[in-house]
Amino acid sequence: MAKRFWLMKSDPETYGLRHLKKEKGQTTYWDGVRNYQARNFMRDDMRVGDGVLFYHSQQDPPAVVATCKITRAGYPDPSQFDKRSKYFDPKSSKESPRWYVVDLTLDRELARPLGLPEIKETPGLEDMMVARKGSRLSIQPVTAEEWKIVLALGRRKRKSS
DNA sequence: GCCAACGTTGGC
DNA sequence: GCCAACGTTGGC
Repeated sequence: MAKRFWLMKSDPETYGLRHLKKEKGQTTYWDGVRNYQARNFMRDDMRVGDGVLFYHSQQDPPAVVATCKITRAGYPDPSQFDKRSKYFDPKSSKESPRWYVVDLTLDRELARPLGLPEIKETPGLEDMMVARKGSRLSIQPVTAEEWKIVLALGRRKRKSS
């Protein structure tokens, strides 16, 4: 299957690039997703080697800050079974887990954050889901074309005027 | 901090 | 199965 591309959102105060950089092997599992559409992407569609745009929400401006790679495909989210976790789900069971995670490894930090306003005004990126009003989905598919444009923009510092 | 968008829950 | 109430996300 062809390599796919994704965008994954996180509030940098809760879990941001600075956290990911400190992880062993700069790898983490993406726990806590409790939305079925996002769950389905992780469980059914994401494959090892897929590219991920790491996006910081809840900051000004929100921005893509790094690229990552999927290093393990979907498996049950351990936090759903942990009574002490805020992600504990009493309705889930090990026999039929409700929530899934993938493993994510940092690929490279962008030379500069690519902010949401710039995404919205860049030709070729205006149809990205993240650019649309009211788009709350925390995992979104990205096209190969969009991926290329984002990387080209994030690869170098913005020209100063 | 506000609030629009939108997903989920639960009574009927 | 409808839909009002409610809770959360996330840009601004």
